[in-house]
Amino acid sequence: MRYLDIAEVARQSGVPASTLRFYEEKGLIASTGRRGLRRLFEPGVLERLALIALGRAAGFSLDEIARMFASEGRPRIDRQMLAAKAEELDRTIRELSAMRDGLRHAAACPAPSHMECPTFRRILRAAASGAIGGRGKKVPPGS
Amino acid sequence: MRYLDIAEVARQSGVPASTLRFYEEKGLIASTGRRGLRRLFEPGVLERLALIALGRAAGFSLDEIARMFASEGRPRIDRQMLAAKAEELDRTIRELSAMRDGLRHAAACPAPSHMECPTFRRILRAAASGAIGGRGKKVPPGS
DNA sequence: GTGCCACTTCAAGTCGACTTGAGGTCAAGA
DNA sequence: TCTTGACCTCAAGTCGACTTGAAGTGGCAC
Repeated sequence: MRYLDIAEVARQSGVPASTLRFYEEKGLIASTGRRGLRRLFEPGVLERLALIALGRAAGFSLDEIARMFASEGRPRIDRQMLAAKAEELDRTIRELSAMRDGLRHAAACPAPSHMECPTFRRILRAAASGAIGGRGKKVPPGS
Repeated sequence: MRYLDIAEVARQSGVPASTLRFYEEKGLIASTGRRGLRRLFEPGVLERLALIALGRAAGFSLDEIARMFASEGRPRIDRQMLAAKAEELDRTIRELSAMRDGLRHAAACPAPSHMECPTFRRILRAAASGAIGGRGKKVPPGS
């Protein structure tokens, strides 16, 4: 069984068939040929999909990922880009840590109202001043 | 100057007027009255906006935030909800930290191709198995 | 040979958080 | 008084990453 059909790829990768078609349309993956109408994929597409999942998890957009794959066959991943993304993640992590600590405090704070808690007011000021960036929403569960 | 007009609120909070109207429509903030057509806001709206910014930064959706404000005037912030969100953040932080370390390694890795680097392949497997959740996109800069 | 149904295409819809645009109103300064 | 332009409303558009739906096709088990 050299080639995989879309259902098999979906099964092995956990990526829905609709998404696989979408990815192909976007140039993120390629089907090798067709059996009739049906796409056939080489097993290597699974590694490609893992790479895409990794990129997404690291915060890259599909377009950025497509650009990494762009030049040639082997993913040309720019080390500088990786380092930059690591930096960005690090900043995010620091913000989130502060937020987590603030939330923990607020959850445990004995002040009758949060508004009377100095710690809460401090985080509040940080949020108001934009010191803390938003994070957008998570990818829906199961994706 | 007891009341603030929308431009003043925008200036002091950094939140665009269009967003303030949007928030009012969603019930997140309220204008006290009108001078002609124009909304007038009490200064307290600024604290409200800070609270909203905080909630957003912590990862709450506008609807969730609205629900916290819902019951009465004083924000009724459920301590359990805060603790839960803190937990969630903590999970995210751990994932992001792993990802950051992985990216750092990949950026510095001497292997000719990332595919030949065991560390890279390990993260890749983690991403493929869905052990690492996506993060959605950041709120656009300046928001 | 034939029927089923997994696959196909293409367009449109979804979700959240806003922004933008068209067309209208009106408070205030000249 | 007149003009200006900041404000108003309401509908529609945007963005990214997909999903959904309708209508069609054809591989394969029987």
